[in-house]
Amino acid sequence: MADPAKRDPLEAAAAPAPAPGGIAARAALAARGGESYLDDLNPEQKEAVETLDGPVLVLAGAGTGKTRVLTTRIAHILATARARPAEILSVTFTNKAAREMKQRVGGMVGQAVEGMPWLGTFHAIGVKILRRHAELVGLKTDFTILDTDDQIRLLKQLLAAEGIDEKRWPARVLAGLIDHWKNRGLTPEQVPAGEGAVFANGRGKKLYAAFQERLKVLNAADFGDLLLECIRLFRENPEVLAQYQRRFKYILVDEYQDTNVAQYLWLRLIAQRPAVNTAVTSPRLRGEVDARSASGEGAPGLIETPPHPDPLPASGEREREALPMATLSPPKNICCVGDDDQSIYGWRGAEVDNILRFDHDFPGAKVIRLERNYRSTGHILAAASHLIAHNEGRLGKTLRTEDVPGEKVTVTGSWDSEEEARSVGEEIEELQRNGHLLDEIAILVRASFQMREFEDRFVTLGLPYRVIGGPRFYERAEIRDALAYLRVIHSPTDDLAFERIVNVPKRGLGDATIQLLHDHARKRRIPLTEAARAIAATDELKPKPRNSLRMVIDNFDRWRARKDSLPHNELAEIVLDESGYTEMWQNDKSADAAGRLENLKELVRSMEEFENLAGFLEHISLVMDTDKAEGVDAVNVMTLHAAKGLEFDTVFLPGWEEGLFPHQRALDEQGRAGLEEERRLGHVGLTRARRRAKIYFATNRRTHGLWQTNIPSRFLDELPEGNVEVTESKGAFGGAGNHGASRFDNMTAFGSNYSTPGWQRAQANKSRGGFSETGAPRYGDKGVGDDSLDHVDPIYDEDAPPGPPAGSSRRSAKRAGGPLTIEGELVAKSTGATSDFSAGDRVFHQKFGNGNVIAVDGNKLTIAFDRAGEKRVVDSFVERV
DNA sequence: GGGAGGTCACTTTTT
DNA sequence: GTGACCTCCC
Repeated sequence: MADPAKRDPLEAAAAPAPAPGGIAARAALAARGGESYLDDLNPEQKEAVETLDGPVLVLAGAGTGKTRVLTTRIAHILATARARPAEILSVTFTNKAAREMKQRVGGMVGQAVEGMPWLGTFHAIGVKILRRHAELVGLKTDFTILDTDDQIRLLKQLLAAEGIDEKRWPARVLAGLIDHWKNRGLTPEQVPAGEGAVFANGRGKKLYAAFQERLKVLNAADFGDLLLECIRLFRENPEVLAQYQRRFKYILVDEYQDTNVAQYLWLRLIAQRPAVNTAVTSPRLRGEVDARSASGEGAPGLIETPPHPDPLPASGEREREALPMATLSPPKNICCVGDDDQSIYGWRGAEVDNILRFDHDFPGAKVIRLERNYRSTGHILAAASHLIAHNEGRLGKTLRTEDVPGEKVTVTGSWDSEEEARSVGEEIEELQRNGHLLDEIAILVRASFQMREFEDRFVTLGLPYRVIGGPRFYERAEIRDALAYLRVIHSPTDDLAFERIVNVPKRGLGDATIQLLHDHARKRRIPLTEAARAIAATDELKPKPRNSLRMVIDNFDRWRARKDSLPHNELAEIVLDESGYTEMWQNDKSADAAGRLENLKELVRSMEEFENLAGFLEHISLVMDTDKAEGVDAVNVMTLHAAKGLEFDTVFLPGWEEGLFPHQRALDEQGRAGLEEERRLGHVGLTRARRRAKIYFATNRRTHGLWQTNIPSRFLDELPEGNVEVTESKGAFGGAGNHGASRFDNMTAFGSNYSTPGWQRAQANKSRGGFSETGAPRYGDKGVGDDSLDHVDPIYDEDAPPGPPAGSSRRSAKRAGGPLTIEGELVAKSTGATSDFSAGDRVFHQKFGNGNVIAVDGNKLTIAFDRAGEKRVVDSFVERV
């Protein structure tokens, strides 16, 4: 895309936008057919769109049309010709949000917009700015962006160089610390001494400094740097900053409650009016900056101490921090949209405080509340509002709806997590029978390990589902390897990439050889590829590794020579072939090898969409997600975090137990703040639902391989009585309901077994009071004193707590035939039962359609379905074609 | 240098 | 229970 910014670096001379409200503007408006896009807005939304001057904070509750306001606001700015697309800075957190906004603005304004060059994620915009002024922060324009993987590998090297035991002080912990500091806008010098000392006996700070130095040598930046270095750039080069301050006439920020300190500082710098309308720095600004750095810890010229690294800094400090904004100039046209009640990323550095004190930072800010909810029915909204009302630190909004009351929110207790999954499965099947789309159903869990139980259940039922989130495409090892090859071709100085693949596939270049290369490279201050070239020309290596190395170098030379004459996707194909990488996976006999090859193909395919290799690499380092085309109607399974911004007709919320939700760790580590964030998470979960919200809790759950008894979540007691209905678990067999299949179904054939470890553990727990202290009998807890203990199903769960016997999932195992043993594990894993299918078979599945068996594990098959992707399915559910 | 077995941890996750 | 990662031994 053409970068308009490049055309007019000091765009002050660009054609002025027509005066607001002037004749030209009105004419432009009339030409576009009036302000019809404003017609469908409610008064608050309209106000949020039309209040264009000065700072505006839009507090947009869940489902109140937040994205709509943002996009309409942009459309309005453009339609009234107050600014051109390139003069609007619009930041989001995720690529998805950016894409969506771009699309919607495009849809509204049509061809009039030649794209919005400054609409994107904080990081994408950060890189764009940084690349233009890279040399001012010690980088070159083509610096590489390191992902977490590279970052950790680099830190490992540093730790090794420092002689620090990586076992005791893991690189990933250090990576976490550094990330955290960067999120707070702290350069190494600014890290408070005490904090810098926590790692490796006081060496944390020093390691951070060393890491930054190393990054510069490698001409690389990690994600945090994309913002931090940008801030440094602005601080140290006021004329550069002024250029952007002048450029952006309007600033819009999405999800403001999720901004961290670094993002806040970045925004605040850009949102100030340029000190003077020339490239010369205003003495006033200078003075201000110097005074501030002198008052902080940093030396002049360094980034100032961030205003609020602590959750709740003293109010005096806050006001001091708010001063520059007020004293320097009237605040700019910045519009932040967010919802303090949906702030759920505190753990990764988000500062709810940013939104809570918006009007301190931007004096004279107009605060507009969007409280009319267009999504959920009355009961759901009431439940969500009532829950969140228990939080103290909030700005306060009262959501209202004009929708019908609808169904009450249900709360269902189940004996264990398996019954929970069974129960949810049954409800879903019932909804499906009544014509409910599976796409419109979501299961929102607190922690990803909860997903497994549901997946297992759905596989058994043959219920299509998709997991949202999870390991992403570009994070897979094979994709990273392939990218590393391309990175080395693109920039021969990319040491980390080179190191990653120099011995992948195995070429006999082990640690010893790599170490030699490293030493050589460090001594001469040259990149690894060059060191390799030099070493290969000497006899320092034994013939075998030397030849291998020679071969690698020759390969890269050859590929690089063809780089410009060949379409980059063809080049990629050649590289993967000639390097032996494809072959490596072809020879790999593990079950997922085929999938990896498929992923590589997909990677090559996706390259087509980019103009060149550089463009592609830039894209993937920033956009780590792929939009998987959906298409099959399927239940959505994801974490509560991943659900933010989405909505579904029916939402299942399992696992509302103390310890899991609210999560124990959140409570331990963050105390009250942690509890409030968990509660916001609950609020987010409930407000995802349009028509039905169904909460579950299980008395027993297996965590870390051990069964644990939990009490229902305190959040259940915080729901309003009148909007909630307590129901009986549909997945239960026996108990008060006693519906459906008999609990004795599976009994007689196998008898009970009192000698299994699970039984004995249960007894032990019982006598210790473990299982019996389950609390909240009103939710249908069947209790342990129940005679059903006698009927413990010994087949599946040697470790299961005593409880109602198995449901249909167990029967399906029985159907599989083969030697059933009483060792639960055997049946669960089905290692004993052998399937008469084998890899390569073409099969048909009722729900998933046709596919090929890739692997067989007992009676469970891994099948690559033509349309539904890879699934694990019990063999009795498929037939040969 | 590479496979096999032992040890460790384990909430959430974007860029 | 499980997977990732590291170490040990061939």
